[in-house]
Amino acid sequence: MNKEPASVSAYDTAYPRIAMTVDCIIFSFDGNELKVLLLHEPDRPNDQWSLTGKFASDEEELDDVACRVLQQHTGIESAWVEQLRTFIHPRPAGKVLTVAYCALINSKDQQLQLSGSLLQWHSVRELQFTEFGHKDLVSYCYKWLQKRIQEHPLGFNLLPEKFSLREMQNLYEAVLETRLDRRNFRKKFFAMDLLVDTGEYENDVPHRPGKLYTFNFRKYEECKPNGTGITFL
Amino acid sequence: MNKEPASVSAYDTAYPRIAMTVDCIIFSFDGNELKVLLLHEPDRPNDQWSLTGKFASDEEELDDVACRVLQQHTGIESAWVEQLRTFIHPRPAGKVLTVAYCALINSKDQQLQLSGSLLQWHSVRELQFTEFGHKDLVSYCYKWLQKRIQEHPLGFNLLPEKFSLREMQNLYEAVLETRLDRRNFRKKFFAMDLLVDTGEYENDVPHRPGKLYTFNFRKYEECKPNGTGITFL
DNA sequence: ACAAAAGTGTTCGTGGTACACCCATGT
DNA sequence: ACATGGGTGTACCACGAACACTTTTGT
Repeated sequence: MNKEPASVSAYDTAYPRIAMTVDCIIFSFDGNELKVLLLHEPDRPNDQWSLTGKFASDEEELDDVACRVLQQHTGIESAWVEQLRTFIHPRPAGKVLTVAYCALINSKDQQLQLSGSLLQWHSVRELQFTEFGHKDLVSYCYKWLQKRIQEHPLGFNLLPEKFSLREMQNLYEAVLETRLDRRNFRKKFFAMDLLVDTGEYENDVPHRPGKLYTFNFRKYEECKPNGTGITFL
Repeated sequence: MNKEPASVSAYDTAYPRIAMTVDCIIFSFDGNELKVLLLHEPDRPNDQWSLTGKFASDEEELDDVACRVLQQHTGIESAWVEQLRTFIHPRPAGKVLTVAYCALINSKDQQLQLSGSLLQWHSVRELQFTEFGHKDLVSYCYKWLQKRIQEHPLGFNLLPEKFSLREMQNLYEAVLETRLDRRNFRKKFFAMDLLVDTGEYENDVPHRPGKLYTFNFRKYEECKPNGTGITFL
């Protein structure tokens, strides 16, 4: 934070002013695959997909802008949202500073608000083989999420309020692109002691129904910080 | 990324333009304590310390701006620098978007360039008990560093090119504010197999000199990514 | 009856933690 | 000789990984 000019009027002109967008990389899980929400502008060429986002001023907190982007496109009022990274992005009309956010929602409880543009869920796996403008950013965010979801129980944000352990495991297997042992997975989650047994069971399943759990957000908030032993990757 | 106006001239006025700074939280280690570099403007009240930083345009990569901030204040041409977080910061002359960076340098090899303003190293421990403008940001960055340094061997960036294991352990103990077992610490670092024995020894020490090592940056770059097992904090 | 997934314990190996003695150097 | 930190190995414990059978429900 360097010297500032003496007067406000000088300030207006002394420093460059730039345009800024807040973009959201919105993930959801359909039971099989991790999906990311992309939009297609009607006046653009086909198969040109971009992220949801909006231009912003300095009058609003960045987190609030990100929530508003999410709200406008999905109708969701509150969700897990976290700032990812900021970078300068060349655009047709000039360079823009973009603050990227990652959002996790559960798509089942919500309806997309289409709002003129075409919104569509895309498989994250498939996007690896597609070229599009924000491919690198989505990949970056996906890797970040893979790491983050192993350090914090974020998976709950991608599931309905009540979920079975099978759904949870499918989610982790999809996000981490691996297979996990069912017994060890259960053991781990029960040991965390953040699951609340609702007493209810799945229905609509063509086999023995599993128990439904909810996530104890309050308890999680209380017992976050630890971390003593040095452990490199 | 929403619709853009049809013409570039419309673009100039259609979206708000804001001022941006890139600020660096610069850490070093003096052998005992973790320090952070703060500057004091001559025309400000006493004991008003702020971070190093500069206003920036959209013409330069953010990482490059951060490096230039570092270079201007410390004379260091290349160092470990990582983007931390972006936020909107109220200033006397209006709101400013600030992109915060964390930098790690070893102060022994370098001389500070004082450049008119007063630059001074401050103990991170002591700052916990001081009120100043960027206190929260420094605390945030410090916590972030504590976590980051346990996942990646970043400590090397705070030490001279050749260092003893004692120096390294002092560093980790200072950053993590804890005591570590010497034998286990050595075992861990040797197991990583990223230390290169230089064959040289400390001098200037009033006791048996320790071996000096260098860090194998190349090997580290090659073997970064792993991470399979789910492990919450 | 059959298919499909739910639910449940034990063993083994790895890796972290705790701990004490002799060695090399400078004063 | 003495003080100071350098250098080394072993035993215990916790946690993650591997692994198979019985139970419940729907068709």
